Amino acid sequence: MTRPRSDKLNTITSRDVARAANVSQALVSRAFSGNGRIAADTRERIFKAAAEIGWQPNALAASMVTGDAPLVAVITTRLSFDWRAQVLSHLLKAFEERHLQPLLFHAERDEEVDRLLAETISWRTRGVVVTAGVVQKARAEAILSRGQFLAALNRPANHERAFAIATDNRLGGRHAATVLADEGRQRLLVLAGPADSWASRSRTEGFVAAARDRGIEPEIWCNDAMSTDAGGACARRLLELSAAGRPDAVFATNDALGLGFIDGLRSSALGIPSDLSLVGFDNLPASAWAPYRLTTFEQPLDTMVAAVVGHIENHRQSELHMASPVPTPSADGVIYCPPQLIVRNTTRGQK
Amino acid sequence: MTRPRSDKLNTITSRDVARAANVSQALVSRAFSGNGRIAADTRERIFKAAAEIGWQPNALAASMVTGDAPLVAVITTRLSFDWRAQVLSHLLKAFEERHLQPLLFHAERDEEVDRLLAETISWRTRGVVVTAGVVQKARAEAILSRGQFLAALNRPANHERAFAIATDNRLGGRHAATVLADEGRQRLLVLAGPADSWASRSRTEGFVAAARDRGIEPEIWCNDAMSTDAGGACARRLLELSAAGRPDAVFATNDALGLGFIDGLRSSALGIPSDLSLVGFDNLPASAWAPYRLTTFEQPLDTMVAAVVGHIENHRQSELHMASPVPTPSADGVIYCPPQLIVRNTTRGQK
DNA sequence: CTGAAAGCGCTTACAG
DNA sequence: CTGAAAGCGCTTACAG
Repeated sequence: MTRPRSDKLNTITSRDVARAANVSQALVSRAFSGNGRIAADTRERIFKAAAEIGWQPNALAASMVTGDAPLVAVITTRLSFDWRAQVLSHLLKAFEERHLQPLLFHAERDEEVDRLLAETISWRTRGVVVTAGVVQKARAEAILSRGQFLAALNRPANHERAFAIATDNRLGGRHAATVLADEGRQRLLVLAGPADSWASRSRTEGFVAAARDRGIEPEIWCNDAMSTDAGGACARRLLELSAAGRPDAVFATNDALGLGFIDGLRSSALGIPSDLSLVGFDNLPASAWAPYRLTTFEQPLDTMVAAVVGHIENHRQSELHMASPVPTPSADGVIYCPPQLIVRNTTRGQK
Repeated sequence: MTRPRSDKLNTITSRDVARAANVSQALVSRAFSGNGRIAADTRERIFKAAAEIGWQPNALAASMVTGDAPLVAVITTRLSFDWRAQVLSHLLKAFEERHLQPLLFHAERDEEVDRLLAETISWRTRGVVVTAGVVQKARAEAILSRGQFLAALNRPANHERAFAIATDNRLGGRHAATVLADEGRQRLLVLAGPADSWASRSRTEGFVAAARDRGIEPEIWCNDAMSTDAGGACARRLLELSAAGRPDAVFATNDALGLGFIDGLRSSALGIPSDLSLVGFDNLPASAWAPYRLTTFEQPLDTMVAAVVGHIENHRQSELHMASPVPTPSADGVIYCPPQLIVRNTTRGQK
């Protein structure tokens, strides 16, 4: 009965290999999986037959019976010139090393993330790594309750049993304010992102808090996008201000804003850092280039990716024999990693 | 018998949904797949039960029986600040729109690509899109012979039955030479990549050919990496030349080289384009920034990605009822798409 | 060390 | 319109 598959494909199976090597189909499976006893020479015979035929185990079928596929769902967004490309790149490399297959879910906009999270379920992955958008509590519960892991990178996971790790954005923000205040800057400006950007908000909050500790109340400019274009627009806006009311230090909550801001100031008389200091966040490759040399924060990407992979492996262990300790998150469930200040030429720091 | 799966997972299946909705398991399948007759109200009942239980079809199991998973393998490399990130981003978006699931294979170095191509097989994807490294003929044959598609993006597929689409790098190179020669430049220099970079080589060849047509023999500097650092090194090397022997026009075979080259010249007396014109390739976001405004070529990424997706869908059609026409490739089996010149400030073009 | 058989969670003819 | 049953390609106890 059932003859669903396209007949042209003529799928070859372990049975064909078994026939060619003159063994049972079960032995072929054992030869490739490495589980169960098998004589060295029959294994060789099987390998040879498989190589000739061009067969290798069907991972989909194997997953079916073992109930576990080495698959990890990864949620991303637009990668173009973004910190996200670096995140994904590191993640992919780590997965490759651990023999984990990433199944990618691409959100064009953050609102799609919840839907993608739902679609993720169909593939019965080990779990999902979220690098974009917001994780809803109910969705997190749906994932975790089936025994999958849920790891949020640079965002809260909004669930006690999920794993969340992020750059300590508040700390970075505080640090930026300290650097600027220590230079003697008095009129601070924050170039922030949209209200729903968790990272930008945290950086801003940290910055404002530390500034207030010094008795300074920073001004905050919000931007719909955290892009170089938006940074340029901020520069133009700043240039329209009277010299007296003009900020003398700017904290760009990401480097794209900061780089655009620098470019926006080029045709003006304002010098950096003579008239105005600038600190960014992300340490994009371009931030090190000659025309910018932007003082900025590097996010501890390696640390975070390693921790995510660690969580994935722990999760598997505990699945198998309920064991393993977990890193200790902070009160909001997120593990925070300190960013590192890279002092370059847009601040007066003693470099 | 066989109790392989971790008992804690307690997997829920369509059978559980069937029980809850008081129907046969087959009906649950029909409700979700949309295949076969089913009364509207029982379908609703099934959906409700499934939603309550939190079940959705196991795509792995479905793939097993239909013999077809909506999976596409994608081979990439390091994404950091590269044109590749843009390629991947566009590809992912197109897949998402067509409900194709990308399974990513990440090569840290190009030499790993062949191995990854082999690993691809286990997952019984519809086929594989290669955006890094070299496709070996035998490997291509192995993939195609199982009825999978093979699509190479910006590289030859080295197989008649494979699909290959690329920017017309030779044409771009020719065009670059024409632009520079038309400016009256006489001493041309090419900043090339490593010998095994197909794109860089093609661009160089086109450039050299067109230059020779004008009676000019360009100099060629090869670089191990096509990075900003390498571009900077080229600038330093150029500055060491005597003014008489110095090139008056440079073709950087990618923008990274070009941007680094510009930065490397900043501290010198040489002006661009007064003393020396520069043309790049890729049109990176940074190439449009104020300190660079690099004249460069934009690759027809949308066109190429659309063509790849078109090929994937054609492949499926022909799998199903042996039909469909194919685009017409050039003699070497590659479909070439012309790049578009973006004139900015590093050439004297009439802009 | 090896083979026969059950079963993973589905989909799809085939009968009602 | 619905259900019982076969089968997708594997892996793994269970017997030899």
